[in-house]
Amino acid sequence: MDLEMEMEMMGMPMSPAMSAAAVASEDEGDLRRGPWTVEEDALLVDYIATHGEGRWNSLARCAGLRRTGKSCRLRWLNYLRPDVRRGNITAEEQLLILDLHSRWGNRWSKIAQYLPGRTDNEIKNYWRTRVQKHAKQLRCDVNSKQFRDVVRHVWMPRLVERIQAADSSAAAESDDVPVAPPVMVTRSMSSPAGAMYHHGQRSGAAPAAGAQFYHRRLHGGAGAGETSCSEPSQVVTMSPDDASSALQSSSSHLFIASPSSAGTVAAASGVIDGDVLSGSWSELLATTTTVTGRDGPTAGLPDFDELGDLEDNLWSLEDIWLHQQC
DNA sequence: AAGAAGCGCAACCGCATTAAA
DNA sequence: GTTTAATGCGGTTGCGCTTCT
Repeated sequence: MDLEMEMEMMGMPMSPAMSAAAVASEDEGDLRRGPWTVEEDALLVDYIATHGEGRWNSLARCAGLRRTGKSCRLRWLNYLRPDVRRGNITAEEQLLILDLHSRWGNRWSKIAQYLPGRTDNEIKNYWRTRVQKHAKQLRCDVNSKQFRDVVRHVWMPRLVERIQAADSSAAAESDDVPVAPPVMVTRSMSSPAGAMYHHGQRSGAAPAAGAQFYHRRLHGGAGAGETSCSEPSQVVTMSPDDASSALQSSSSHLFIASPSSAGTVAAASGVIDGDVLSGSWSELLATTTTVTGRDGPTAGLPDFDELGDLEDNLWSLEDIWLHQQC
């Protein structure tokens, strides 16, 4: 049956844009492929706004789209969804991705659940383009122990330093209200509802509404207070007062009371503009800053044997925070 | 200025799982 | 219990843009 007739019979008159898209698609065969047009996006958004998502195959037909249901779903989830966040992956997000990937491997959709607004596709692309690029630069396999060590003992600590430095400089810029140095808090989570995000005094790094949203989840969201060693960490930067109250609500926090001394990092945005990694993996590991083991601060690499079962749980944010704590 | 190479991202493909008939 | 369709997920590809030579 003709699409236009079918839609009219269903009580859904076609808009001019819909008709144009339908006509254009007819010239190209039964199903369109490739990049989506503005008209197709509008059709999909309008239809979902009216009828909701789901039942993608029938949705594609009824919306007047000559696309497969899978294609419509993908377009909506990865691009058109209103809460999708695009653009730079923040340092906090990078840290969380590295942490979660060490636990779950290429479980992109699961990892994405802990980064609200980020899609599994975006995280997957980030991993393939950025992380694997670093592995290539270091001339080692992304799954090798050498690279995992670099990530754990160099990359992640440097991200932590950048986050802390960004918070420090942001706090210094705010001269209206005296602000105590931020502290870093990690908390084990048992559900995506407790997803990590940064909350602090700095501005511009994330949408304000988003920060408030995550803050709500931190203090009162589902899963708060539940602990599990296999669950990812929550990284939050907050004032000592907030951290204190948060600590009272849960016993599963790890604190770093003093910001990192790595004050040379000027960027206050939390977004990593340049590489934190350069040189060979052995050079990087050799330049690792002082770390703290059970016997106190030591220069160079930590005692890997003290870090638990590296095969089952390569490393975690808790480890990083603990080793940053000097 | 032009071509090559590299990079980032959107989209597709194939398989596995789940739900419905 | 079986079959079929729909959905979800991870891997891969292709295109456009930028940078390099």
